[in-house]
Amino acid sequence: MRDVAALAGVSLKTVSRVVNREPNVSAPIVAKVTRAVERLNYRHNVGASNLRSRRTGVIGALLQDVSNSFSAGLLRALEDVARQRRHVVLTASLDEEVERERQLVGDLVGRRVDGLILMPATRDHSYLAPDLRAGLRVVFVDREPHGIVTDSVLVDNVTGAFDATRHLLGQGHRRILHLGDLDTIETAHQRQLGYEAALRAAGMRLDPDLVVTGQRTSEMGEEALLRVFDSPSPPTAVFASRNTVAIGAARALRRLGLSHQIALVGFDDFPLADLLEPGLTVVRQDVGLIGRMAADILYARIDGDTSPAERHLVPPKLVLRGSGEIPPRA
Amino acid sequence: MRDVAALAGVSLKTVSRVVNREPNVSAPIVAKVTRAVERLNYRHNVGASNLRSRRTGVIGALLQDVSNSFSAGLLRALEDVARQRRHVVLTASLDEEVERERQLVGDLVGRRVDGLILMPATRDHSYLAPDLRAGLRVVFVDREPHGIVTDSVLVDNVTGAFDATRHLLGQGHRRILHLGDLDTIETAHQRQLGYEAALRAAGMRLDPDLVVTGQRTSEMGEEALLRVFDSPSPPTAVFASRNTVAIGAARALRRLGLSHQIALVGFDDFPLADLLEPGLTVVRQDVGLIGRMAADILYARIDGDTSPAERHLVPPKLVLRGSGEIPPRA
DNA sequence: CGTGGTAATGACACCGTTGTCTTGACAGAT
DNA sequence: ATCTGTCAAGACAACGGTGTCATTACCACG
Repeated sequence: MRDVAALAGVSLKTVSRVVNREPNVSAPIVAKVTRAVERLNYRHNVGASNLRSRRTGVIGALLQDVSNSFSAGLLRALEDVARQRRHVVLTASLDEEVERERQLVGDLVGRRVDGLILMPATRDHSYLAPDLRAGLRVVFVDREPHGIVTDSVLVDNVTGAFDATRHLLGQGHRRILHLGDLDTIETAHQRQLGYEAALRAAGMRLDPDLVVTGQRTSEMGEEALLRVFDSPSPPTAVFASRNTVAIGAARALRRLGLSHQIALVGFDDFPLADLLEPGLTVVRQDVGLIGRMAADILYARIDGDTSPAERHLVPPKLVLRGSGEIPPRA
Repeated sequence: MRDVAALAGVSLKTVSRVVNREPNVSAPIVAKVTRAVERLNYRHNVGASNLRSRRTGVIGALLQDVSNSFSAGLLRALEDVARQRRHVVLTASLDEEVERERQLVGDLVGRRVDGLILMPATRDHSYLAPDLRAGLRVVFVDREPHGIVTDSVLVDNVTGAFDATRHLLGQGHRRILHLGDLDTIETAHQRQLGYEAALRAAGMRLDPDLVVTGQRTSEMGEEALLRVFDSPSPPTAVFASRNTVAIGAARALRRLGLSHQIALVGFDDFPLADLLEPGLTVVRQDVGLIGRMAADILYARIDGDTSPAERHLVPPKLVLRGSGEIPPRA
């Protein structure tokens, strides 16, 4: 910048003004500086600028796994909102690891991100309190904040699971397998609750043999289903509480040749779910909407909105495609 | 930091040493400083640190669309390599937009990323030359650099498309539709070349009616296929040169009730391709490997490797799942 | 006991910008 | 002709750290 100033014959501050497109610089000087910038291939040092001006134009996004369509879709929505402000997104995957969350939050705070979108792996977020007091803006996504008060955008998991289960019950199913994720994961727990509530509402009792939790990957889901079906009285329907697990379940049913005999409903839509045979009935969460809401709320805070933190619930939607409409076997 | 130093009764520099875990600080002082850091909720300002030390611990990744499984998988692989160094990844989606590439590259360079992974939207990259001379490290992914010399990790698209087409020819197909992406996109062009080469190798001539380019989304692919099949002598096989387009093609065949009559091979694997009915035969590119290679090369450069830039070709692999093994109708 | 080497700490300038304040010039009002 | 206000430009001191070098203390060695 010093060189640019020298070449253009102006002061440092004037170059700064031109680079930042500030008003009140005469046209000939703007031209001279611009020319000097180009001649010297000057690249404005955003980091130094941030140091002085106290904002970075970066938002952080800590998601579970950017290669999963849910996180990836969310990230994309965040990015689109950020881009309108010429902001940029710093992402990382947490993989449900508690330590990694702590470390990455620390890293991003150290980098002075203007705001943070967090899909937490932990269930106690009080460690964020000092940073919140210091002005950090955080919006939780998909999972509730615990031990602190901050904005959140959540899917109504209980209702979604309730609807899915009720839908299966409505077809006459009485033995419905629930393939759940780790019960320590809040959303998984809520889906479990929704499943149970639907059974109760239908006057049924929970059969513990029909609940298998701790399923994370499609491989695990596949094996779990195969195990359960290797029994004298297998279920007639399956509710898989996660996209990867639903995929595993579909794969298992396929291997068993039961795709058209056993009903299957998944939580969380994904590309191609409609192309399976039969099409996979799912509870869909609108990722694009969730991401946009979270980003909008974050930017409202950055812009100075100091209203009380809110909990925004996005309703999920049951999408019927065939697999969930298979009646129980006679 | 000043406060921490005061509370611990040491100099600024000593706090800096402790925070950065530098050697040659006595244990009691480390303890004192650490305690002061915690008492004051001190957060090290990474930006200020970068300013002096001239590296940021950030790598940039400009991909086409982080919500597409290809870009998302790549991003995830990059992130995993970066994390081992406690580095962080700044991402953005280019959506094949030339202007956005320019702008985002400028932004990331301004932010002084330590290195850049670029899946370019443009076909002339000479605009990067000044930055390269100034020390910027860039590794191209999926598409070749033009007008500059730098490392790249590419998929052998010509061979992949050649193999796919030859596979279909081997089943006896003679009328093979090629649904291609925008021909201006390098990879799409190469796949077109591979398709043509396979036809030539089989002693056949290219039928221009059987080549439809410019297909980007699954919707476009679906419609294009429907149009082509609405003719007196439709093709007996389809080669879709992109994952989204293959999905659209599969959807269209499904609508036409031809899923089991018309052969289909896609380029680019994606989750669930095996679960379609029939399973989708694809040319698979190993995204994880590509991402890891690109990141490893980038870090080798960052670590001072000054050997000549290399062009790394990753061979794609034909994965047979059924849809590509359907013989032509009698 | 003097010498040289190493470990632990601190002083200070500098990294590349921008916020704040000052100055000078000029236009319009009186 | 004087006063006031606005615009253009610059001087200077931060922003929050770290690289470099200097200093001191201590130890081993011949």
